[in-house]
Amino acid sequence: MGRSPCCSKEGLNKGAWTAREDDILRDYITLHGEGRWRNIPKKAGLMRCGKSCRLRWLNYLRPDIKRGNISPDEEELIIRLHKLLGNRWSLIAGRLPGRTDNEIKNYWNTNLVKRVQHNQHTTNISANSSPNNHQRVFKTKAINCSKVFRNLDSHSHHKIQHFKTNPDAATVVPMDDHNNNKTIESDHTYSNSDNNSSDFMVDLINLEDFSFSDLLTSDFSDLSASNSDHHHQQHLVFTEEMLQDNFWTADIHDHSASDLNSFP
DNA sequence: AATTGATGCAACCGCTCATTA
DNA sequence: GTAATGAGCGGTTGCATCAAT
Repeated sequence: MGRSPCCSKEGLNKGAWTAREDDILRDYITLHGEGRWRNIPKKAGLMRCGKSCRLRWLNYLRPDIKRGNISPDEEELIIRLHKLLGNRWSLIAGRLPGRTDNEIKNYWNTNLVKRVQHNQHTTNISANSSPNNHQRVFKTKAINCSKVFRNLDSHSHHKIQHFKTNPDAATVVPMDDHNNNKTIESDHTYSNSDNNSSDFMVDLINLEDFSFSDLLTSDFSDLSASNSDHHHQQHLVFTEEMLQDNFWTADIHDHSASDLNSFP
């Protein structure tokens, strides 16, 4: 089933927004609120696509947006969250008040990816010598199958188990094959190059001890509160211990679930 | 001063999911 | 149950700016 375009693109402005367009959009949304993006251009008198209006508002015009000057602490948090969540920028942005997914994505691609790749290289060297059994977490591109866990017990031929996050229970559950209560498994042979693929988010996490959704559902409201209490002072959602290099890369066994629950 | 290449970022595009009729 | 629509997400593109030559 195809989709009709979100709007007729004929005669629409494209490219950078002008200050006047910003004013019109800001005034309209201030007056009428967000939503109904498709109708906004017509009602506000903008020669823009509704999608474009939404993007402009969310990434630039929203009053609560912080722009630029990403602090070292925020940087650290982005790196940690990316390790956990992969390229799910909106989720990551949701943990950084005032930051947008687009900004974080750009910041990652321009500033952090090189550094992380370098660090990952050095980490891989030490990780390869570790005899511990872990399940590695892969971010796949599939939507309904948000995670694939690779059992590292076996050697050259692995069973891939597909999981999805359960929005109700605070757990990650096996993804059933259309309610047949059968966990989907697929065979896949890994080559060494898989370890180097940037398409996968690989992390050393034992799922028995770790709940993603605790992290994902945390609204970090205390963070916002503390920000307003202390002008321009960053209060972040992790402890000094969590900021240590080896906290997240170390065996999760070393950190009980209560450690993660200690997120403010 | 002019040119070229690299970089950063705003914006666009195409896709999927959720909702509604 | 199905199709249409609205909204959101992540990848990619293209332009503006800056640095190096």
